[in-house]
Amino acid sequence: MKCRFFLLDINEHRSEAKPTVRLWGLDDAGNRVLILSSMIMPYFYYVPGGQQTAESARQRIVEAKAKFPKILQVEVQKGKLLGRQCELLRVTCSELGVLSSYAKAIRKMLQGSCYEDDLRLSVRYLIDTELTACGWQDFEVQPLKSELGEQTVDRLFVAKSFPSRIVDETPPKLRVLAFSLLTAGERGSANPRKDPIRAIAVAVDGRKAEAFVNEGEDDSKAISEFIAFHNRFDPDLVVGFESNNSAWPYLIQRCKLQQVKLALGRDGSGPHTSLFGHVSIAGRANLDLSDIASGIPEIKVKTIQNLARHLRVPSVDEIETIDELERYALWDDTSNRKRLIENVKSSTAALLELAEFTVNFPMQLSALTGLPLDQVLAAAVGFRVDSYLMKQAHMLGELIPRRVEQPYFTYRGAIVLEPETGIHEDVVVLDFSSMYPTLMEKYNLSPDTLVKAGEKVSDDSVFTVPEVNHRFWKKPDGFYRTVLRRLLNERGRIKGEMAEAAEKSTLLRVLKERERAVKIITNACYGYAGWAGARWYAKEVAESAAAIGRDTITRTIQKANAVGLKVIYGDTDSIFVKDDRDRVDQLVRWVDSEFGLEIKREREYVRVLFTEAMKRYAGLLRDGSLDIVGLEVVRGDWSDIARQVQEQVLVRILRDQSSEKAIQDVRATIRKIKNGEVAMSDLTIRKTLTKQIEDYKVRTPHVEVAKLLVREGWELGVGDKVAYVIVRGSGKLFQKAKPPGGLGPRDIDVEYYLDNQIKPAAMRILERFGVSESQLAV
DNA sequence: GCTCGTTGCTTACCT
DNA sequence: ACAGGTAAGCAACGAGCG
Repeated sequence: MKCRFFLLDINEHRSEAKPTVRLWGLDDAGNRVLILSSMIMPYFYYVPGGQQTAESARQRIVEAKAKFPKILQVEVQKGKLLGRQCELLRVTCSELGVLSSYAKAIRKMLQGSCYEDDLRLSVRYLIDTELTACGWQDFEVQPLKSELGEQTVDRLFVAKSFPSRIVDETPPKLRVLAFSLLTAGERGSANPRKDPIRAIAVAVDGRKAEAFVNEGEDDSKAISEFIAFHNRFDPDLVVGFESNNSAWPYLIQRCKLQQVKLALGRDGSGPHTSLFGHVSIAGRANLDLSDIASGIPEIKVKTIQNLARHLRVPSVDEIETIDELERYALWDDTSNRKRLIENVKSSTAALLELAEFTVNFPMQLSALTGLPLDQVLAAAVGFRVDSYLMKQAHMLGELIPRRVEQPYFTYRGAIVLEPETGIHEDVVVLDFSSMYPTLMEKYNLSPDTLVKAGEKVSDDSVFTVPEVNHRFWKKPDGFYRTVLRRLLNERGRIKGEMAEAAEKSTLLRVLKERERAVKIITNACYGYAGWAGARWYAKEVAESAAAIGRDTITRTIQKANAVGLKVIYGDTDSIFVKDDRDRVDQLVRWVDSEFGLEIKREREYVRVLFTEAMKRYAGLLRDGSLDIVGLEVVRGDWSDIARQVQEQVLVRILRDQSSEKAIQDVRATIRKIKNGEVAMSDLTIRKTLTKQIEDYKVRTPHVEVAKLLVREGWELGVGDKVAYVIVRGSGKLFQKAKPPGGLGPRDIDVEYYLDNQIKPAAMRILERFGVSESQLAV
């Protein structure tokens, strides 16, 4: 029989007779389905080295079969290794575990090299069958009587065919469960070894959020209630915030201690830490929405509230932010417990709402890259590209190289122009569309088309990159060219479909996220090529793209000047010119005919201000809004009060064109600070720990405060933001930095905030208008 | 032992 | 743990001074 199937999760199982892939998902009737497939056996490739032929290598392996009892088959095949045709052996084994050891042994015995022995069976299956994660496909299946015991699916099948893809982008209705833990430790961070879970909040569609509360020392009842609720609801998606590094490890540890079986998987297994440091639950997708927030640079402090605010999910606005440092005190005071519990319930309800808003993007990214939903959100950009390229390589008959430790080389990057400082009216930004991927595609920049240095080739068969002199074959199409062409076409295709789709339709929402996913992968290919961790690392490719980019922008600037356009600034793939429609049009046409590239009018500034620095400017757009780039306003490591004051100044300067009003505003703020009328939250400065505390060579405010917090029992690690204020006193700045908790505006160092926050932020702008610092005195 | 200019560590931004 | 280019603050260092 046939099963139309949407894939949610995939894993492999070793205990069964044959290596088996488990495909978890839904059918088109909304049943939860598990399909077992043993149709692909583990295998790897061997490419003979030296004089050896594939056939002679095959014989030697077969002769040595005593050493390789788990080999099922050795076949001679043709394949491609970085574009070069070669003969190779496909070595199929009966067990997963032997792949790398056999590959190693064969390499030792015969020289040559092995490929794809590093792929897990689930990855193997996804790649070979072109299965779409988070997408629909048809399977020929046979029903199976349940032999799995605890699994909780509605339908259990054995696959009788490979999947055949259905073009349907709309996901099925999924059951989503949001959860959060409430924990509190008497001193510092809650410690799962001694501090019980105080409450577990859950939220699912169609009911009010609830919490399983534990007021004593034994949280096993609350945990069991949570497990029962979870399994009764049987979610497809489990969402949390910071759950991968906080809630899940805590819960797992508590369960170990309390000897509660945390059987949340659809096969009865517990959550476990997986590939990208995320937590995986068999048969479901566990999503940590803080990963969504991390992908949005405008959100400086990654919280549920800030994510909601950014996405304009209004109901979340009323949720109180409770500082972790105050939590125990609130819990300890029983009159406040209810407030805490209500708080965690409402944030959990908010999480559920946010999941609705945000899940389409990771789903599309999953469908595109082939990484299962839970992995794709946790995986860094480089691994997403890696996964996408692996799928593409297989379709093109290319062997997939292994990730190797290799020396890393930097190279010269893009050009940034010194801006014409001051105010300019009527400025338009001209951007090259997808410059780097377009150049890579156009000039066939790819590891497999790179001509070895010193190799003699005819000049017209290759393209020679200006300045760096790398050469690339004009023919045939390289791997990156093929892949980028597909991506660029796909994006065009989606845009076409979007134009057809009904406004506010589900389809349009899905297409929008699909387009975003394609764009992200496309634009990451350049950086990926220059990343030493990439399977298809080729410094020359990235270096060449950058060099051609420099050449292109430089010549465009020359042409702009030649046609009488005044160039005010430029960075990498953009130039800012004083607007002149006809001349801009002329330049656009020239870029098209000279380079075959598209340059487009993008932002139009009524008025734009450049400070003396590159990458820092602010402009007034036609709709009256400000576009602020690089300045303190958009930096997360300045106090809010300094950012606010600078934004006010920019509004006064750009919109009202009045430095006098700006001065008045700054003075008003200075007065407020002096009077202690500015809230601590506006004075707080935050910086990220980018390494282990012990590894710092210099004493800085945020590291000193981090050390202090660690001494108090707080757990702080890489990636955490440290909040501090500067208090009155003597000595170095790092000696005056303190955690804001328990301090008031009277404790702060007013001089510091005026001299090192307010005035520099304001003067950065005002000094361009002849205002001196003394004019800010009150 | 102090001041002052320089160097280098550090973070966060831009494209 | 996609790239390089850039600004900016502050600690650390070392030279020069007395």
